[in-house]
Amino acid sequence: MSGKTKRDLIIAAADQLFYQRGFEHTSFAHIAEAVKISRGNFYYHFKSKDEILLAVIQLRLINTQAMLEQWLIEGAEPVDRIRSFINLLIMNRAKIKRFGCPVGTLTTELTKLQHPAQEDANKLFSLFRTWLIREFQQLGYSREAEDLAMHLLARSQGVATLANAFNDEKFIRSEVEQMYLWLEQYKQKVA
Amino acid sequence: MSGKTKRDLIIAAADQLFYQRGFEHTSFAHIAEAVKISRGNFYYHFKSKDEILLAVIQLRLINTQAMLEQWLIEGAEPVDRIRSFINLLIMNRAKIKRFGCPVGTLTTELTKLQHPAQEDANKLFSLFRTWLIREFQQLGYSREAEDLAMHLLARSQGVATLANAFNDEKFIRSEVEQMYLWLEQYKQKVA
DNA sequence: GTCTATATAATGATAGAC
DNA sequence: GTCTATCATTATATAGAC
Repeated sequence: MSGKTKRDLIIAAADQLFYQRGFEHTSFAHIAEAVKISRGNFYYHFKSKDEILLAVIQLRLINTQAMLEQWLIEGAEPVDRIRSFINLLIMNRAKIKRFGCPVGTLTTELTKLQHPAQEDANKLFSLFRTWLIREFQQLGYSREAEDLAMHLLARSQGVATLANAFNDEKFIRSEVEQMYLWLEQYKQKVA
Repeated sequence: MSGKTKRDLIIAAADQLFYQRGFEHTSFAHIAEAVKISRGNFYYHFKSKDEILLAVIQLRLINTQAMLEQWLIEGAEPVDRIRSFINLLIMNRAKIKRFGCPVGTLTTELTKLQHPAQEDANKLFSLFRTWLIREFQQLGYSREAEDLAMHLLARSQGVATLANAFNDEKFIRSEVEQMYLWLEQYKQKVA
């Protein structure tokens, strides 16, 4: 059934722990306990902790890419697709409340650590950004697409940060409603 | 001249380092080097690293409170005062680009660490929130004041996170302009 | 492949001389 | 008040048995 190698299991566990505890605050001991292997055995699968981080980012990139492609299939119109993005806040609201946004919190942490993997982590943001730009272009807002995409990304990030800080899930709903309304004004253009 | 005690100097150095490197990633060695004292000497001034963190938060609370009061003095109308808040993104744009928002990044980190000081750090957010609520109330939007305050806080947080991730200062300016425009629509109410 | 040591370095924290 | 050891713990990482 599941063709998951032990390496995959380690990456999956690290993925969760990096999200929940942060990268630096997660040790091999934590991951080892989650995967039920010994600490020493790690180095058969990975050369270093940084290598696990890169693998986690790679996994997230693949999963994100798949999700974005799925949204393209599901959403008939660009507005529907952009709504999928906004709705992600609702889908993940419980985890966002507890741990913030997985993309934003990781890039923020890696920035402070001046970690080399920062560039790779940023690709996660870029995936969303590029995807959103394309959708706003298809809406007919070629010139403003970049700004609109960044604006929406920033709104989501802010919502995640505050929902996490104030431990407030209702705030997510309220802001998502406003983002839907905001999106409405860009509905009518195009041919 | 400066009535700064050594304790104050330590707190000031920790304040900067916690902002630039994050709390966990900052060690006594880093602070010691900045203040030019030995590691051991710390424990004459503070019982633990957590105690330094609390002192840093306390300092930030006092400075923030003073800044908010200054804005009250400087701004003739509520709209002017709220503009002071928005303009903070411009004032601190260089540091925000490099290190993000000092309030948001600290609370996010402490959340992941499940650190007891998380509550205190949240008071920083609450200071801004309460202040903004009051200003929107004075604008005549008593019922919506809370939502508007949180909305503006979230917008700022999102802008800071993305400016940091994409290392983009121009984005701050562009979003600040939009926030000014957004504020305009709430200008006309009140008696 | 997985394990048990173990090396090595850094950290928060303590003891005691000056 | 400040210093120099020093301790205890934890972390990443390695070596080598099985």
